[in-house]
Amino acid sequence: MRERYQFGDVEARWQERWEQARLYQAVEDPGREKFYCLEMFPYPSGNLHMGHVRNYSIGDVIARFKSMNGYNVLHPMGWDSFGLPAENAAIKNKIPPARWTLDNIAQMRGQLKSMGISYDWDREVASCLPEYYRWTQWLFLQMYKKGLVYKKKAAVNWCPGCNTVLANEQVVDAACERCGTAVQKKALEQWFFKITDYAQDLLDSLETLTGWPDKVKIMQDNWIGRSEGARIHFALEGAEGPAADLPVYTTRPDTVFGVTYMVLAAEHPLVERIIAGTEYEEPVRAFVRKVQGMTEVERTSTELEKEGIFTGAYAVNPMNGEKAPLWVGNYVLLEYGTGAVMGVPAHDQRDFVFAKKYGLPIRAVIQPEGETLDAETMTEAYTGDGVMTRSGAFSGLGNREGMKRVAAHLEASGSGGATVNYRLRDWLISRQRYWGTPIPIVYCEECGAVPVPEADLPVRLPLDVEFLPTGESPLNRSPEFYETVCPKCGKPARRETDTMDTFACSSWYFLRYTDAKNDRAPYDAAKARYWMNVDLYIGGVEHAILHLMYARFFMKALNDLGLTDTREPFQNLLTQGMVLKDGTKMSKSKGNVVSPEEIIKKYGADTARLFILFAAPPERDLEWSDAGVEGAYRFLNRVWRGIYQLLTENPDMTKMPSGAPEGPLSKEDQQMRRLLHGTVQKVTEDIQVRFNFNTAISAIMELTNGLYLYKESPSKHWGVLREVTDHLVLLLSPFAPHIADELWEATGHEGFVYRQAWPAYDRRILADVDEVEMVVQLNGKVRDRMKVPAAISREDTEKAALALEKIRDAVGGGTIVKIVTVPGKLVNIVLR
RNA sequence: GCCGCUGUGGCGGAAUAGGCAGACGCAAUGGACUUAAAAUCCAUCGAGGGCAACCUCAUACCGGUUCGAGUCCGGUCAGCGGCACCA
Repeated sequence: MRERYQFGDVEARWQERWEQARLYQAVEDPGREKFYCLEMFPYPSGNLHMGHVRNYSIGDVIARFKSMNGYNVLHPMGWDSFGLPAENAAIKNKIPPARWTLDNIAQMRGQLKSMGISYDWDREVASCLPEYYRWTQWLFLQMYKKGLVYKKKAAVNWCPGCNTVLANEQVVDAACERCGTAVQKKALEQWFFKITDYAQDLLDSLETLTGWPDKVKIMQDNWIGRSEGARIHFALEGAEGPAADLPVYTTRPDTVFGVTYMVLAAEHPLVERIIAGTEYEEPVRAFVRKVQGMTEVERTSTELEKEGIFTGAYAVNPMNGEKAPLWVGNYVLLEYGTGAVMGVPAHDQRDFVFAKKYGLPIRAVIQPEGETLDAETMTEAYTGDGVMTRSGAFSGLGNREGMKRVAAHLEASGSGGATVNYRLRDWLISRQRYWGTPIPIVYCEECGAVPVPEADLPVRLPLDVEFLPTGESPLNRSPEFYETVCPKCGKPARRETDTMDTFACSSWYFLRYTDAKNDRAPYDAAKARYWMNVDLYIGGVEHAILHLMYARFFMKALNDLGLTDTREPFQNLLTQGMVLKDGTKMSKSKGNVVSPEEIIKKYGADTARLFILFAAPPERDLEWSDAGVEGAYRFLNRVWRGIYQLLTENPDMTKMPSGAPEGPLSKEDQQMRRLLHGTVQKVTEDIQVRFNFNTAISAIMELTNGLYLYKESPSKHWGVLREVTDHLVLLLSPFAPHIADELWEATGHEGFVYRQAWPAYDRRILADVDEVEMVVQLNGKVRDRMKVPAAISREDTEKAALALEKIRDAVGGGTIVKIVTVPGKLVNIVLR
């Protein structure tokens, strides 16, 4: 063993040995309990950043800890390697996306290997390779057959920056989440996954995800946006049959007698029909154009003044037969509910504002207790509970009860009924981009959209394509790609040139890892059954909605297809915080990026990992500190030096039996062993129960400090020292695996630390205390401390406390009201 | 607007079931070793008062419950995150 810790040599040597021994290769073994530890696979941008280092360090602690605790661990890594940056790089640098991506993967794989994470590299996947995306296409086809994929013309989010449509989830503040360009609405034919079929399921099973942070579940809950209400079919005056049907959705069916007007969304298909050939035609069209001319931001802003225009038509209220004027308004969304709302100014603030502006009548039909609303004097809508009035047979009912009765009445009369509505929209998956999984569909003049037969998969992306700066997908200009024949009738046909949203690729990769090399199926059912579910999934909270909900949807759909055994992919979820520098996220533009590569070069991977795990608990944001890294480095050196000094002092130490000697132990021996076993307990629980790696590491630091003290003690015992150093190395190994293996070998052991059993602690040693220090309080304030025998009775404790000089003085002539004693901890004397 | 989270030394953070506030680390200061430096080791390190033993105050703020509150309850303020003209 060298005197100084030379991390460079140590880390390189052990990484090589691990690889040669195939130490981290996972093999199915039904006789052993498995543990599937997964970190979100990265996009291969070219360089690892500190967020990655944090993510994978956290995962590696768990994977190593579980392995040492006897689990058969699966810990894979791969690449989410389709996506726009590859195309942008191709346009900018004239490098084909495939080469750019594969070069980046090679580079990042090297960086990742220098971190010494316990990955089974045999299971590596890259979603951009045909061996992988073939199965993404296959799954698409299974879902297509099941009716979970469909195409429709819809007003979709179009990003002019990326030249593609976006999913709802990818629009943030009416801008593209990727490039920040303001999103436009365009009516286009697009492919959708029918995630709304699973809205209730996705919502209900959130409750079963007990290992997920509440925060994430609440965000998904909000996103799904379930609301209960009623559908009410108004009738268009002067129309017959289905043409007269004007359904609205409302959460307040109890206010239906307060309807004084109706509003349609600007894009509502009814608008054109009712104005055609009337005097309203021109002004209404002008209004609609004005609304459509606004950007998404303007249109959806709550600041936008509510405006509308009368269409000349009327709708009949099915509850009372009243006529209500039909308007078009800028505050009604086509995509939510039915795209039409009933206007109840007295009990909805938006309607109130609208009615005031256009002089529409206001009719109060819910009266709050002890008050009487008067339409003339109201200054805002009353949205609370109350008693129904002017509501025909329903007058006098409490409005909560009224909601149910009105819904029941609508149901009975065939003009509506109770219904549930969701904000969740179907998942738009087609992208007008090149670097993605081709959608396996062929368009035939005769047969329409025909799925590509499974035997013809994969539909390969052509690699010899040319990129134009317009950003237009080269697939549209590649006849050798799109020219094909119809699988059904054999006539010439055209391939779909849209590709899939990359979130489709990442919605099932965790299944592929269970059988990554399978070329006959996406995965073997038995293997997936053995490894699934993912026991712990670790990644950034920014995926709380998008990726995590899509993956849940896939799992449920695949389960309904008979392809999986469970309906949820991730048993436990750990959302890690960001890595900050100077209080903000590291970014090139701010110039505050710390490169993992440089840190590893300067201090080694163990130091980088240790610092990042020590600086904050995983869920919290972490402030990068160069001085803190130095501290972590010093600590590893301190461990090294301590063990080196012991081995120098007594080279035979490596042959000593570990543990306490026979016979009575010195006070120092006992203290050392209690500290050791207490540390084992704390570190074990911190990792296993709480994921508090920072406190686990601080406990190991305290143990090291204790070791330094003990090794200077004249009565030190080499068996105890051996026990301490062995356990210290094992406890440290999930955090700093290279130095741990080196020290393990140096202290005379064979085999990898990874294969050792996690140290156990002995409760008897922890309990073997003959004297404890107790706090003595007066009225809850600490006044003194005392040492008492551990086995002391309550009475004797109180006697001892009262006998203390300070306490005697303080009690003086006062009256003791009572004494509260917590055995082994404190005595509180209550005086008055 | 709705929903949620977080406020503790100079800094990162600890206090795991209501029981010693500030573990561990960083920074800082003083000292030892050294010709010197680095490394290492020792000591001090929330604020105020006192020669001292010690005392008072202190976990964003105000109040409550309790023998005892960083922790529980009610309110206020600040910061962060999600959703948002969702009928």
